[in-house]
Amino acid sequence: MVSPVPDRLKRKRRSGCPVSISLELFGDRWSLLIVRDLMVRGYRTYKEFQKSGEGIATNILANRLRRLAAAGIILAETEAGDARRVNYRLTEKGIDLAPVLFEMLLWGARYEKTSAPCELVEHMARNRSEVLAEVCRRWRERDPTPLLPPFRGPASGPAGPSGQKELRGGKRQSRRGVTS
Amino acid sequence: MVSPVPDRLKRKRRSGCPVSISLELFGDRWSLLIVRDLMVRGYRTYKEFQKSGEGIATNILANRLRRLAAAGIILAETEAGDARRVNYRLTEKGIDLAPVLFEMLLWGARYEKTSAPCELVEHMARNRSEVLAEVCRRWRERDPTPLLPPFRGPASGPAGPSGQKELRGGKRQSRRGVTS
DNA sequence: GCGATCACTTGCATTTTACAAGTAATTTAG
DNA sequence: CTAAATTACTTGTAAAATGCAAGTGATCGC
Repeated sequence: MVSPVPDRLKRKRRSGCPVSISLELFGDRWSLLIVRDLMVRGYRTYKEFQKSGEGIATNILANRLRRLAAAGIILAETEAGDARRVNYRLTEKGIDLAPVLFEMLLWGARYEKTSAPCELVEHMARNRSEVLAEVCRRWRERDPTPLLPPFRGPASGPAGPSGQKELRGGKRQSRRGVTS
Repeated sequence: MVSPVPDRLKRKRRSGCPVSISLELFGDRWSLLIVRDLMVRGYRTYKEFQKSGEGIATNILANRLRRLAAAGIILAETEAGDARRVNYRLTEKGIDLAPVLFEMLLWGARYEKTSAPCELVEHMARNRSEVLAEVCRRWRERDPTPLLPPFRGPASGPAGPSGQKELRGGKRQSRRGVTS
């Protein structure tokens, strides 16, 4: 379990702008990746976040988990039956970041070379509300089935070769996932 | 005008995930504030960004403008008629960050104390596509009328006193703004 | 010319991040 | 029971990013 939050993490706000305040809470290169892992990959534990692909340093991970918990975006609880394990999960405030993540995914896939298959991205773009509803359902029902796999394969995108025919990364989507 | 982009700004990607790639481009506490200023406040110049309210340091501002330009999110051009002034504007790639900013605004206003009037936020939430269309129109027609004022007043929000009756900050919205 | 304006750059102290290693509290294997 | 393994971190230290104050150089208005 994480230690109590030091006061220095509660800095004075720069302004009253909602965008600015949001950025103070998760405006860095790591926080939203943890939220992503919780939201669409079904990750729950420290070790899973560490092995998530982007290579976050272990002290930074601990720091970000603390900050996200302090912001009320995630919760940490010791697993019943194994006191070594801490299970993290999103709060309602956390799951409500889904639209932000969703738009970032669409933007990145549209303008940068990524490993996300074009068809998948296009399907998500066409079915925005259904995808967001499914993300929310999984959270509500604590369904840990990954909605999206880790995108590890070779990058593709607007300037690259045309979209891949298969998902990479070894994980399959559930029947109730974005391909439904 | 900004200097050419050093190679060290083009780091190797952490992963192929679109969210991760997006975060590498604008995942910090300042970049999206500049985009916000360009998008909804009609700011164009270095000095306007500096006086934007959050107090960005001048070297950081220069660095972020360089990075955003390198990422193809903004353009810099010397003003015709006054060679001192540099006018920045969003590219199409940049204006397409509008949904990301929009969702961050809604989330921040919903869960944190901000200076954004509740009625305004609720109106924006109810008229998502119209607001985004208006943002896009202003960009396309190079209409510099601010869509939203700087939110400088005392914070209000879900846990605070009920919404303000008037906009603060001295700037008024245009007739074609979000109040239409 | 001359002061003012604008868009930066530079130097330096502080903070944050990255990387490697270590530690404490369990749980599991034998 | 003890020993090894697992999990979730912390610690130390170097590198990088940030924040702050001051300075620079190219215009521009007069």
